[in-house]
Amino acid sequence: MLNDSSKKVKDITSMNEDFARWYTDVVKKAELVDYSIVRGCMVIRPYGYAIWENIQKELDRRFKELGHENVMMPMFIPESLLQKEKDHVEGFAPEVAWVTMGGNEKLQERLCVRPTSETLFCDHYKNVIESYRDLPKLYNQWCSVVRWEKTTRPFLRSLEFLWQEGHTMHETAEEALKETETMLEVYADFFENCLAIPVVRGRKTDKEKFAGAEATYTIEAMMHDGKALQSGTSHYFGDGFAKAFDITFTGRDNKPHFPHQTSWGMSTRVIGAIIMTHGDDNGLVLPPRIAPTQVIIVPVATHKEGVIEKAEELKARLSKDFRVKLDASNNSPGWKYAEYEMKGVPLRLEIGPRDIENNQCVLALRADGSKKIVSLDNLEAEVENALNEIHDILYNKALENRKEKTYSCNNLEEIVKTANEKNGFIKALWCGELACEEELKEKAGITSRCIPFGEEMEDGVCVCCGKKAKNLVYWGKAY
RNA sequence: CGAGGUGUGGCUCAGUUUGGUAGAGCACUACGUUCGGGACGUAGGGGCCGCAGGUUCAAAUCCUGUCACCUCGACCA
Repeated sequence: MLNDSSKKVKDITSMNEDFARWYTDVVKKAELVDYSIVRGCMVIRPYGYAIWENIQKELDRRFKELGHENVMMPMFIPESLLQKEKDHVEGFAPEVAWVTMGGNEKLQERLCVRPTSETLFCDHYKNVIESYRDLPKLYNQWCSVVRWEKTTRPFLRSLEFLWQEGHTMHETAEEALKETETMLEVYADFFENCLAIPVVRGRKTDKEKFAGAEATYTIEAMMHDGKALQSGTSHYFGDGFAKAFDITFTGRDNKPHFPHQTSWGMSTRVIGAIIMTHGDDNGLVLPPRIAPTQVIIVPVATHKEGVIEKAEELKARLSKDFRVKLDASNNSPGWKYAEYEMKGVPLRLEIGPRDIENNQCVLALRADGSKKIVSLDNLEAEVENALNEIHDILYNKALENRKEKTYSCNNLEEIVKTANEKNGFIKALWCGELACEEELKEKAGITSRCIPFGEEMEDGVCVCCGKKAKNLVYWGKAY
């Protein structure tokens, strides 16, 4: 096996030098987005959108397998509707965009451009839910939403972004809670098995939970620089919205009941997670299962007889099972190597006169820069294996990074020192009081990421106030 | 919202101090030669110097205003 992963792509700032700059360089150079004429909004270019389409395809399939149906709600919410649930409107009001004019006429009631659609779904559910026989309602919509953020970054935080939002109604609290957990696990599984990004599953503290929710579950991923990215959330609402919107159904006991509700969402932010988890100094590194192009075929010495033909033949063969592209342009092989590395294509197939003579080709893995020579006889199997290997390499690298940057702290002094010196997850016990969360934010600059599921908590005291601890919490700096 | 910075071909920038015919590299187009880690030659195309006023014989350059974007902070699912 050959290895020349040290080669550098020009024009990308090194990660260690300036991570934020590196991120912007990658996003631009890999042609994922263009800045738009509207402040804080982005043009998602074909290559970036193709990644989103693959993400959609994978998630949508999983949703539908669990019985969810896609719908489309309006993009406008009348002010009176938004205001029906108190916590909800308080959480979102500071960052909504308002439509006040229709043509030349001032509107009687201003309309907000949806920042999320709980209120619209509730208003609709009120009309279509009458009996327990109408439940559960398992709806999802793919759309864009608008949140008037002050600071924006491509994919991570923009004024308008694409996402999906699932909204479900259930007969019982248990059923709704189960749905909340199920969908969190769908997200977690998608991250780990499709995106090769390990996540911590857990529950948000009251301070960090969704406006109007009883409980918010989250998956938290760690980026290469040690910062956390909240990557998908699943909320349990109980019957709070149902009461506010007066949604009732006739139960099996022939009496009126309030249904129990959930919502869950994942956005184009996951593309930011992919970039910052797997990317390196040569640019983007895409996990094979969502890469728009999984295999790039680079013919060498295209002027020599038979090379292009052979490359075309391999493309036709592989296209049956994989997403394959052939670059037969006049650019030099070296240029092409660098180009597709920058764009994160997982696997490069080199084919030249020497290979053709020996009935072989070269496979180069973007994930670790390794190269291997394989026979053309069982190429399909070789490619399949290589793509799976790449997935595992990426997942394990990300997991290693997370392990390396996860710390444990037992007292205030320790946690402040760790947070000041390092980026990463800090595991520490917490008493459950808001005051301690706020103190840690102020003194250490960290927020609670989640109370993890499935991790044993030993008896101990709150890292901040020293009183008896209630929960183990992952803390960190977040995007 | 606070502090700092930047606006000149598609991109990165020089030119502004000291006003005097708008430049470079990359990218792009055509043709030819090349091809196992960002090839080369020849010939081309492309700019109301962010916008609006002002000073001047003359403004990318000086003055006033304004807009946009970037970085950091504050805010923030």
